[in-house]
Amino acid sequence: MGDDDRDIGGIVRSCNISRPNNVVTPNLDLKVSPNDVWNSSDKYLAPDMTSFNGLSEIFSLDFPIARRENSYDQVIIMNQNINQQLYLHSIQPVQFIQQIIVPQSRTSVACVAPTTTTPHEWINLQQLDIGANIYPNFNFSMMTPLTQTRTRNNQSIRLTYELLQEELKNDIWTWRKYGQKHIKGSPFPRNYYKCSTSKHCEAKKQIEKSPKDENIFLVSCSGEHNHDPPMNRRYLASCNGNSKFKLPKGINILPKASILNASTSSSKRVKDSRVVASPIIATNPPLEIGSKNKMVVEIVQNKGDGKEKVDMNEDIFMGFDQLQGVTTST
DNA sequence: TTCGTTTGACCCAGT
DNA sequence: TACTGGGTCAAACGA
Repeated sequence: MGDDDRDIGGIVRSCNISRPNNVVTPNLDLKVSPNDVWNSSDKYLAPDMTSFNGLSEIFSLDFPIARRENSYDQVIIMNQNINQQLYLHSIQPVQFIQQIIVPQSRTSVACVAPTTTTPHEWINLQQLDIGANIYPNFNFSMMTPLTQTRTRNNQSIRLTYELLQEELKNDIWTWRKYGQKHIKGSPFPRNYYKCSTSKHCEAKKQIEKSPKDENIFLVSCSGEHNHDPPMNRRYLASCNGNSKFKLPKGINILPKASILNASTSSSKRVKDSRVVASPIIATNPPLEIGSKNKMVVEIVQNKGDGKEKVDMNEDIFMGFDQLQGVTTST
């Protein structure tokens, strides 16, 4: 894309990390996980994040000669050989996302597993073929889909998820609404979205309220993004903000009767009949679907006076077990 | 001017 | 073949 706004360390991939609600800020002291299933590197990297179980199995980052820097809410793990840095830091006190700069060469990157699956299971499910520039349609993909069907033309798989309202906004992709239909048997309309980042992107998304529980949204995704996530400075800045949650724009949550009543007053447009009108855009904080917390993991490479994307030809994969020899400094 | 939303019309697969 | 309903298009409109 060549967008200047995207020079902030390149493209970022984000995934979920779940933590107990009562954990506020990463405590960088070593602790033993309550369930005691961490290995030493897990404890070292995220000592009080109990859901980081198996972290070292999920990430394989090559930091053979690394050191750790502790700050208020951040851990920096540096590979002094190839000038790589791994940042672990909280965005908000109780929210953590994990973000990885998209590598440029063919590499598999696995994101943190949801608490309901083991790291191994989750890796098998959710490995991203980043080198081939294939991105999941949306970041909910780390969840277990409610249903899996095929699209009408039978060309792609459609995964349907049940999401809470507040989880809808956690999407790194930008979407443009292209249709809305009333679905038989459901009091709520279905909204159709296409990826708006690229005209050639095939990713689509449908959002509708669950007829069983109007607090639950049924989100169906099909197709895959063939481009980088729409990250820019504005977007990243918003990630650090504490913007109040707003329902994604364009999602019409009025039940059918309400819509009909509203529309009968106008021959054409139903002006302002919508409850909400904001696009599902990346100005929202990203990537915490189904989780209460998030952690950022950034990998940047310092070359000269600027930061560049990590060249994945330089293996960033290895076990965190190899971080045993990491030294700490401030 | 650009981009996103709305919404009726149209397309098409399934029955 | 006709009907039904889900999916998509595109003009009109708004921000």
